[in-house]
Amino acid sequence: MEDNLKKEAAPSLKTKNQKVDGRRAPKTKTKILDAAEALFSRRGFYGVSLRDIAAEAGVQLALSYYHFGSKEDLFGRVIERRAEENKQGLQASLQEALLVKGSQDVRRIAIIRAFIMPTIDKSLRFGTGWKNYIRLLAQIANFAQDEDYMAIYRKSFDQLVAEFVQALQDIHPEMNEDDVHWCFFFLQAAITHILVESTMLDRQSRGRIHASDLDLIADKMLVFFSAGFSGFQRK
Amino acid sequence: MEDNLKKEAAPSLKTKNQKVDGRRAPKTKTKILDAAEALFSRRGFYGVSLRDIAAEAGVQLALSYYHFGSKEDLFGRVIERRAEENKQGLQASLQEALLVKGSQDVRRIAIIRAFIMPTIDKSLRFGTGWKNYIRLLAQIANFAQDEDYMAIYRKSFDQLVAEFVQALQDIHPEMNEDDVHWCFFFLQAAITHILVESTMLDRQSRGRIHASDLDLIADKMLVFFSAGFSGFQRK
DNA sequence: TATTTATTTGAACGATCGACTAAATAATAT
DNA sequence: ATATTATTTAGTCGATCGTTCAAATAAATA
Repeated sequence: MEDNLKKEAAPSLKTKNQKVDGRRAPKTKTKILDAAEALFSRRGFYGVSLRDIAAEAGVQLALSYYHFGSKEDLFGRVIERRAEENKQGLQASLQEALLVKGSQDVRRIAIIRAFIMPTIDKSLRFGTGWKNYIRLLAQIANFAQDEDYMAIYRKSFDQLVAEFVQALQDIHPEMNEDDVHWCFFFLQAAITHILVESTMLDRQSRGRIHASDLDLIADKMLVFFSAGFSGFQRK
Repeated sequence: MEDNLKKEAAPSLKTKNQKVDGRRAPKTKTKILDAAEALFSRRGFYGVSLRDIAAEAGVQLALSYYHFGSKEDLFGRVIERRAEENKQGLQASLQEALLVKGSQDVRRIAIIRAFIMPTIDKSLRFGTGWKNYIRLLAQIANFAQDEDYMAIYRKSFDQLVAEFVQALQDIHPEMNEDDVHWCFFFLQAAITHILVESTMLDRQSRGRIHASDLDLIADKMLVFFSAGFSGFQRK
């Protein structure tokens, strides 16, 4: 389906798998990861068999074991694959937002935007692979609180959240520190939920609103969640 | 674990299972439903086997088949069991909120409270059964968008949402109708996510905030989401 | 080229899954 | 009491699960 992020962290001068027209056929590892990502994001860890994944990827069952080991290992690798790029994208976005000058409102909106836009962008504009990945992250946020690879991922993500919370705290010295946490928590909850369940709004508004238009979602979220923060200001 | 909602919709004058001390041992059906509810809410449909459920319930495996048929049927029954009471609780709560007089702010907060409090109450104060049920609902909101019993549940729930949206619309005639939908959507997303992931905030705030205190969550949510609505007012 | 290494194939393994049944037992009705 | 129905028991069925391996093939190295 999709293809490489970094042309594979591998032995430096391979000419393996080179096609004459310059297009390189997806490697087996990538095919398996893409298939696993797509299926796990829709049906969860237990709802997908390695045979499903192999079939979706169009490869032999045993190749999953050869390249990744156990099913849990494969799941972990799916998470890992895009984790660093995702995190760095959010951090870069935050740094950019910190440069914004203006009123408290303007700077707050910049930071909120910096938090939600990279995720929405990836889900909307970086291809099906990223779309599946974002949905997978959102879905497993609810699940698997005990798994160890999730513990690693969460630790890294929690640190990222701390940076955003700190940025908001800096803008709002008048706000109770706990309240900043609450506000960001609500923002996180909403964005997480929205990315897995974008059809809900379509249905509930009887088709008048199309939540698949994530750009519109972003606009509305900025208005709503920025205003939400201001609910705590006058305290 | 838990026990009956309605003393069982059954043949009217049974003395079956009556204990001398007046306490009635949980019936097999209830034990299976409770166990299924608890396990499904934690690990999802595919992550739980009928043998897990039977073991957790302390009954024979075949009893699940005898009382409920297939695994999917059992899952549907778990959803069904508390659905009507849950819905009616929310509707009653809304009716009560509609009686509140006062400013636009006061009435808006009353309706938002009417939406979140019954769910929080059940999760917090109605015992582990309800707590598991609420988490199950929140979890499968992300999942199983195609399953047929979910279609039924969703249709019923969507109608409930429509009633709340209408109530908010009535209070806010100056607001764009779509924007009311957006606001409520964000509220829904947050409450759904919060109910499955109440440990997140604990971790991210490094223990200073205890999200298990759902009453405090409710307070903060009212402030935040009511203010969120007001972000759209001046349009 | 010959040799070594990397990958793929095809098939199995034991375990566990959901589903089902016949017989035993308990509860209720006559 | 007897007959009838409801429930429970203990086990089996074929299918599918994750995992593994020896052999075949492709690729890289010498």
